[in-house]
Amino acid sequence: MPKVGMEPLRRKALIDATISAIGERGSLDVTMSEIAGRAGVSSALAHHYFGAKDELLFATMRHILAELNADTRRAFRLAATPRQRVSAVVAVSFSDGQFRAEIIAAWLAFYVEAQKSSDLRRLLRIYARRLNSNLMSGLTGILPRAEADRVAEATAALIDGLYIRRALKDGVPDAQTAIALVEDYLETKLNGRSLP
Amino acid sequence: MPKVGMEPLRRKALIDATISAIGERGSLDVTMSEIAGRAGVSSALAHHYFGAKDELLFATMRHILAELNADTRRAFRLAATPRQRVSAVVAVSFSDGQFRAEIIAAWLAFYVEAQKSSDLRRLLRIYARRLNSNLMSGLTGILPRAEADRVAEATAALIDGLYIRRALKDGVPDAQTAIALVEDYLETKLNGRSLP
DNA sequence: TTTTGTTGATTGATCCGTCAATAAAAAATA
DNA sequence: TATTTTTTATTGACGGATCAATCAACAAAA
Repeated sequence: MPKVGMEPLRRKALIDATISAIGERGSLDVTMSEIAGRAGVSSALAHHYFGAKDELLFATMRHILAELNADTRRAFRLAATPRQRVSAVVAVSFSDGQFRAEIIAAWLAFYVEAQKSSDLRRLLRIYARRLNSNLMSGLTGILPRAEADRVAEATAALIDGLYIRRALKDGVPDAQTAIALVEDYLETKLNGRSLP
Repeated sequence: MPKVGMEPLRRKALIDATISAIGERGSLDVTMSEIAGRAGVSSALAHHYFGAKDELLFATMRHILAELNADTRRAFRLAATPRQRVSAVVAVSFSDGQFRAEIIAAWLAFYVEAQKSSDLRRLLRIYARRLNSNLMSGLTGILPRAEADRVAEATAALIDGLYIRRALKDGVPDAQTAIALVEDYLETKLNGRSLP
């Protein structure tokens, strides 16, 4: 029962299905049939819209990155001071939309896949650069350039590290604790220097 | 030309080959043939000594963990003060033996695989606990319990994060810079409290 | 009747794990 | 010592399973 205008709906459904499949399996070793099944279509249709599996995976990562970026932009609109911009980046990283098992598993899996695929590697570098630039957009208003650079680097590493450790989900930090950890670091580094 | 006493040599060669194969491919998607070929034997022999592929991978991760542990013990012997113990953990994490492309790729890949395999997950948790305990063995001599806990958590996350970011090898920190970053963090947190 | 949506069936490739066969060293036996 | 037997080391070839990707065919809207 084909209705016209299905394409965007199917693409969305397939990308969502990919994220949830990756989340459940914990890796990119998910079959096209598995993904298609979750989206309620045949694997042939997934190939029809996305071509090869790589392209579906790539589109999925791009989608995750786009969501993260959208969330960050939104949070920036409420940030009045440089200090608040920094906190906004941290808050978004550990927000309900981002710091979820599915998304964390996807990040991790895509990091690994990026070793093979140069396209994916390029995409993840965009993320790394963007995270850095978002942090710097606040930090440069508080610290001298060189110090801001180091703090941005460390903050980014902290965020990534907390993501990874969350993936092993032992007694590892929940979002609240993670935010507190990063903020504590920032507080000691920015102490007394925040602008009003 | 079979000579007796090959088993330990072959096991070692196969594990080394596994590490280098993972390092090159950047993931655990390496075939038994590929690994065996690098070790100079047939894939049948790899199966003969390790049974299934999982077991070879597991043995490989265990080997990496064991080396890390041995390096740490060695470094601890030279650490006289609690503060030096903490620095020793950091130094080992970014030492030439550990902070190599191969090993980093393996860590990353095994983190992902741990989502599927509960055996592997258990192994990585041992690492997480051991890292924590190694850090705490120094920190508890400097900070009150609760604070030491937080600093240990953050330091561990920093280390893991720097590993991941290294995997993307952009302009990302080399060992020296990484150590400086972590030590800088520790310095600000332990400032003035280090025991002689 | 052309375009859009959809799928079942199939192909081809990859790869794990097994097995029978071979060969040399070591141990047991004569 | 000479021989047979057992153990250890090793591989080529094969079975069987899994999957990505393709294609021909069908159905409904435009």
